[in-house]
Amino acid sequence: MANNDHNSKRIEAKWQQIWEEQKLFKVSEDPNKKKYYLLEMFPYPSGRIHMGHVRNYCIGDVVARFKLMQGYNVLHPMGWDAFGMPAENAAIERHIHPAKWTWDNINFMRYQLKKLGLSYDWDREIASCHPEYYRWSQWFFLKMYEMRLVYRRKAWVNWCQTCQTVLANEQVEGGLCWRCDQPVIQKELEQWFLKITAYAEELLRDCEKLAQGWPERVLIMQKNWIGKSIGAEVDFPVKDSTTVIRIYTTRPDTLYGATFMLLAPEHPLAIELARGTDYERSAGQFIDEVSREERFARTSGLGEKKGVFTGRYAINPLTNQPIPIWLSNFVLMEYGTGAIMSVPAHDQRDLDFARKYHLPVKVVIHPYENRLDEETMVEAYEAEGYLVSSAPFDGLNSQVAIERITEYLEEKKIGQRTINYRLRDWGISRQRYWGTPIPVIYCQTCDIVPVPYQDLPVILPIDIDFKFEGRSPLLDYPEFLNTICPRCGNPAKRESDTMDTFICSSWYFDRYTCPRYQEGPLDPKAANYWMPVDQYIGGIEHAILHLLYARFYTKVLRDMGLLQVDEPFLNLLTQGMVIKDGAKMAKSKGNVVDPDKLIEKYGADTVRLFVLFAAPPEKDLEWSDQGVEGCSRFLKRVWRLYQNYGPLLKAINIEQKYPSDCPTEIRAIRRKTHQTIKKVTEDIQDRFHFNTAISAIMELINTLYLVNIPSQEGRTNKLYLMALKEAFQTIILLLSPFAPHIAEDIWAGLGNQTSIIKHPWPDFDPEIAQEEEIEVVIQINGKVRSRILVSSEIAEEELKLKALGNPRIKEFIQDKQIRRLVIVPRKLVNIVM
RNA sequence: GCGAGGAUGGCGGAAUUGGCAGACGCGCUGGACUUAGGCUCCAGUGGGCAACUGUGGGGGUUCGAGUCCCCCUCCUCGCACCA
Repeated sequence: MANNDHNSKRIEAKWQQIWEEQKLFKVSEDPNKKKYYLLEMFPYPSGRIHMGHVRNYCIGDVVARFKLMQGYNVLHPMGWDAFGMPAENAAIERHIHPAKWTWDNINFMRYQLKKLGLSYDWDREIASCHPEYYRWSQWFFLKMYEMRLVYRRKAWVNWCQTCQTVLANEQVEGGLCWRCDQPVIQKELEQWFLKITAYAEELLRDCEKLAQGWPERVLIMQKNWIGKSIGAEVDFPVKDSTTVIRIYTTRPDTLYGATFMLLAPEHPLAIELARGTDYERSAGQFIDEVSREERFARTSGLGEKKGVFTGRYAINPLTNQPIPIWLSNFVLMEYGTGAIMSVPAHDQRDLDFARKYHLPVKVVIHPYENRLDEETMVEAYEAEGYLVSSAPFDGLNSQVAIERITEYLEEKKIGQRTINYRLRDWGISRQRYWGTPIPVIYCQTCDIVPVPYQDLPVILPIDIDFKFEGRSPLLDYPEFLNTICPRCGNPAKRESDTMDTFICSSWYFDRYTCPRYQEGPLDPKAANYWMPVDQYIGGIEHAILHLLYARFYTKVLRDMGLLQVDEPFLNLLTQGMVIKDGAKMAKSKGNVVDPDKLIEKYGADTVRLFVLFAAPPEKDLEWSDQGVEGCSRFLKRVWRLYQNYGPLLKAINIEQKYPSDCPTEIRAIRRKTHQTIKKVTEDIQDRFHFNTAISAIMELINTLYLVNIPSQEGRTNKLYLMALKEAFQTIILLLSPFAPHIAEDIWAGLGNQTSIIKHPWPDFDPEIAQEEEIEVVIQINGKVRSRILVSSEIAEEELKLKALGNPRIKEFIQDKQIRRLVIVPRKLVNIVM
C-alpha cells in the first residue's frame, strides 16, 4: 500500500510548512528583475471557501508558479474584502458581533487556503475592516473632497427595506437588491456621492487600451454602462410666458417633426406649468401617482406609457408652431434635461404615446426607397433617410442634417451640441454599521467639516452595544456620534453612515504593494514598481461594478500624484462558474461540494489538478466526482513510476552529452519530452489552457509506461537512462505548478537540495522536438485513401512520387486522368480526378 | 428587441493558421494478475455487417470546411423606455 499511495496528507503538510518557514513566496522590489503582478479577486470572508474560490485561486497559482520558475519577480498577494452586510446579518440572526464573525471567518478561510498550497506572500495580507487599511480609504475620501470629487446632496436613492440601506444603481438587478433579491423602492435621503461622471469620457476612451487584454464582452458591458450619447440641447420657449424649457435630443435632424413635448413628472416646471390651467388637478394627481411607481417598472421598458396634458404649449423654435406640453412617466429626470421633444414619426416610444393620446404625427424623414404615411404608420422610422417639411433643410441626408441643424441652433443661440452619459455619480453612503466610517463632522455653525487628516482613522467602534436589529447601532452610540467641531470647537455630530464596500475593493490592489506603509496610503517606490497588475483573475459577475470603480479610483489616484498608471489591470481573465447537475453550485440548490472534504479524501494536489483539467478557465466547469478520481489516479501513476525507478534515476547524471548517432528509441523518448515542454509552456503562457497542458503531461507519463522499462540490460545503458531521467524530471517540473506538493516531494527525492520553484522552467530544443518521420495523408478527391510514413524533410517532388506510387492509390487511379495535385508539405497530398 | 458567446462520441472536453475530427480524462468492453472482488497493468471503444457515414439544421465558397460566407433552430449570459 505504502508504495502505491503517496500519502498526500503527510507530504502536503510537510511542504506547506517548509514553504512557510523558508518564506519562499515573500517578495520585495528588485529593479534587476522583471516584475509580474498576479492578482486574484480577494474574497469576502463569508465563512468557508467554496469551489468557485478554489478554482479562481488554483488558476492564479499555476500562473504565479509558472512565472516564478521563469525568473520573474512575482507579486502574488491575498487579503479580505471584510466589510459588508452579511456580517451584520449574521449578527442579527446569530447574535455574534460582526467583528468577531468576520475575524473568525478570516482565520478559518486563511487556514483553508493554506491547505491548498497557494503561493501567496502572506506577509502582505490585508483586511479591509482593519483600521490600518480603512484609514486610507478615509484619507482618499478627504483628498477627493478637496478635489471636489466628493459632494453631498439630497437624492432619490434605491432603498432596500430588507437590508435597510441604499444601493448604487449598479447594485440593483432587475429591480431587485443584488444581495437579497428583494424589491428595491425609492427614498429621498442626504447622500455622499463620488463624481465618477467626471471621468466618464476617460473611462470610455481607455477601453481601447484594454482591448488587448480584457474580454470583449466585459468592455462592451462597461461601454454600455457608461452609455455615451452625442446630441444637442435645444431651448423651447413656453407660449404666453418668459419661461424656456431645455430639452435634450440625439436627433436634431427630426426637430421639424416635433409635435409635442414631454416632461418628467419630477421636472421643476411640471406643476408650475399646469398651475391655473384646467389641467392643474389632473397633472398634480399624475405627478403623485408616478412618484409612487416603482422605479424598475418605470425604467424597464415594459411598463405602460402614461401621460397627462399640462394645458400649456411650447413653441418649436424652428417651425414657430405651438406644440402641447405633456408630462409622462417614461421621461426620466436624471437623464439629459428631464424634458424631451417628441417626434412620433421617428421614435417608437413617441409614436406609441401619440397614438394612445391622439397627438399629431408629422413625417420629416423619408426612406430613400419608399414613402411613409403619417396617418397609418405604426412603426416609427428611425433609420437614415432624406428630410422633408423641414424648410431650408429639405432634401438633406438625415446624417448630414444632424450636423447642419446643430450648427444652425448654435448660430441662432437656441441650442448647442451636448454629450450625455448614462453613468451617474456613485452614491456611497450606506446606513449600516459594518463599514468604513465616512470621515465628516456636522457642526451647527460650520456646517460640513471634514475630519482633519491627523485625526484619521475615524475608528469604527467595536466595543459597542450591538442591538442585533436592522438599524445601525452607531445611531444609538453617543460616544461615537458626539464630538467637537475641529474648526470652532463647539459640540458637533459625526456622520453615522459608512461607505459602500466597493470603496474598499477599489484600491486594495494598490495597497498590496506596500501593505504596512505608514507615511501615506501608498509608498510611491513600491506602487510604481509593481503597478499595474499584469494579470487579474476573477468572476464575470464583477464585470461592471468592481472593475469600473477600480478603474475610476486608479485615475483619481493618478491625478493625486500617487500612481503613474492610467489603468489598474493590464490583462483580465474572467473564469467560468462551477456547475453541478446543470446548476451553479449554491447552498440553496443543495449541490455544493465542500473543498475541505475533498482535500481530506484526495489531497490538495488532486483537487487542484481536477479544477484545472476539467475545463479551460473561462468556461463553466461541470463537476464530476469520477473526474476527480481520474486525477487522483494520474498522480498515483506518477508516484508509482517514481517509487519503481526513482532510486535508479536518482543516481544518473544527465549532464553528459548525447552523441549524434543516438539509437531511435532514445531519440523518440527525448522527442516526446521536448514536444511536451513546448506544448505545456505554450498552453500556459499563451492561452491559459491548463486542461490541454495537463493532458500533454499525461501523455508523456503514458509514454513512459509503455517504453521498455529498464531491464538488467537497460540498467547499464547510460544513454537510455539519461533519456528516461530527463523525461521524468521534465514531468515533475511541468507538473509542479499544478500539483506542487507531490512535485516538490519527488523533486527532493531525486536528490535536489533546493525547492523546485527555484529551478528554471525547462526549455525545449526545437531540433529534438522535431519529428523525424511524419505520417502524410493521401487523399483522392478530398477523401483519405491512404497514409504513408515519410521523412519530415522530404522534398515535394519525392512526396508526390511516393503518393502516386502507393499501391492502394494506384488502384484508385488506374488509368484515370489526374486533374490536379495539391501538396501541403508535412500534411497531405490530395489527388483530384 | 439589441449585443456577446455557444451547440463536436454515452459524459467533460481536444483539434492554436482552412489540411488525418474525437487528443487527454471519465464511462464502457475484453484480457492479464487474483480463491474472489477491488486496486493495478495491457488492449479496444463515434455510428454502420459493409460500401460508407458523421461536428445543431439548410445552402454556398474551396482540391479540401468543426473552422470562412449566407439563412434558420435551440441554449447561456449581458443590456433593455437613457430621448
